[in-house]
Amino acid sequence: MPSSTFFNLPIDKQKKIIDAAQLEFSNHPYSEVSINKIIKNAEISRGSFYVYFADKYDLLDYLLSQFKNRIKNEVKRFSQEVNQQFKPLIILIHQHIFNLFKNEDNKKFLFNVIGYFQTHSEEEVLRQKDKLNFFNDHLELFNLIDVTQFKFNDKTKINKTIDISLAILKHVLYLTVTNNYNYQKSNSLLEEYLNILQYGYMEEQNA
Amino acid sequence: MPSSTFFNLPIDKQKKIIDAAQLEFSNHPYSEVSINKIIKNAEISRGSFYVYFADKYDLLDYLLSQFKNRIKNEVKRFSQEVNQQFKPLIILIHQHIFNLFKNEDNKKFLFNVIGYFQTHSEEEVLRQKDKLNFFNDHLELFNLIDVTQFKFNDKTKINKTIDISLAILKHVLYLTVTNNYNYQKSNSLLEEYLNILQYGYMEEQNA
DNA sequence: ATTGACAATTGACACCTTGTCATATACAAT
DNA sequence: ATTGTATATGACAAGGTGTCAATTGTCAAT
Repeated sequence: MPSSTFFNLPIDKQKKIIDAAQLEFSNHPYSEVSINKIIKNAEISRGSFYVYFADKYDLLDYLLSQFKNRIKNEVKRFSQEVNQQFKPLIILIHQHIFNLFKNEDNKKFLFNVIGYFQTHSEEEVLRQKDKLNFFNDHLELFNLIDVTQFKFNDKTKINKTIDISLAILKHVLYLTVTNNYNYQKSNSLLEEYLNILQYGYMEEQNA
Repeated sequence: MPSSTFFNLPIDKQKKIIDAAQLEFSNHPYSEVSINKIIKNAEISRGSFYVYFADKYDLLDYLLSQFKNRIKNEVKRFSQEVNQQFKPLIILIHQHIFNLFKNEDNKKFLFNVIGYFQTHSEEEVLRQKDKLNFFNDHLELFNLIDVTQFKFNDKTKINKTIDISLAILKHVLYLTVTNNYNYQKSNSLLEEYLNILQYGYMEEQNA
């Protein structure tokens, strides 16, 4: 979390810093993001930066939290659009994220959201817990869907189904990015995955 | 890939370097891994390091590839143990990885394998493509399972089912690590997820 | 207007990084 | 012994981070 000093800053100045940070994070992997470059672009001093943010990680955390909130609000709208239907909601979320990819700046930044393997110590993982749970904990889809469409009405089971769907979404986004799929390809891939989840891969035993 | 110079080194010296690297990667996030510490522990000069490896990333890549090969071979054994049955194989892989977690050194290092969100530029993602696909491309489970247990016999559909299962496995491992679950908890979680995937979340329409 | 108290800003500083390269060394083959 | 080739070295340039004593800005109270 940025310090209160940061939030006391005039909005223009805040924005200038965030823009500079977003630019830098868009063009460099985390380990190569240079605070020097950011403060140069934002025209603030080294000392000020460290009053506003604890470190580079704190800054990234803030950027991501802004992004999360934006998506979360949009997902609320979507759930109404599709009458709380589960699969269509996931597909709409996918479409929305895909559209964000069209903006070059977002595209680069969005690699955060897709996420992939990286080396970290245990402390680092725990520190990042909040960030990691982005898809799973922060979207809170359970309250946005009609639960009667599931064949079980156990809340934990429904939540697990949501977890799997979001894991699938993440996987599809990852494939899309690395193979540069277009929307049609990406979407049909997602639907194929979701179809398998919907009816399972094995015949139910009616003994 | 390390240079041929590295592979020409006496095995003892290679091992000393790899051990020092593994230690460092186990105790620090990628961005904080210090080559200085590694060469100090391995008792080689700065110059030598850069003859052996292109950079820090090249080193990590090599460490991971070794790890991958180890798991891959073990998975082959497992598939025989469980008569090529799909779900039991996934559960056995999970058990195996969980056991690796008991070794403190492996535990820390294994965070690579679980993977999570991190900021990277597009170039970086492409560079890491090989590393990223670890679970999905490198285990090549299709050839290790009995395909008659699926209700469809379309190869791409079976492969997608495998993808989903591995995404679930990854998710469970992530939850296990961040919440410090014991094996029983972790395993039952995995089975619950896999059960949903097995029979789906919706009743099949027999119109 | 001036004061005083507190908030915000600054940049030099100490201490760390990485990747390079000219030089030194080892050692095998002639 | 000499030559050639592979390997090893560490000082160096260039750049990074986080800190802190000193400075400047702001604004309410006098």
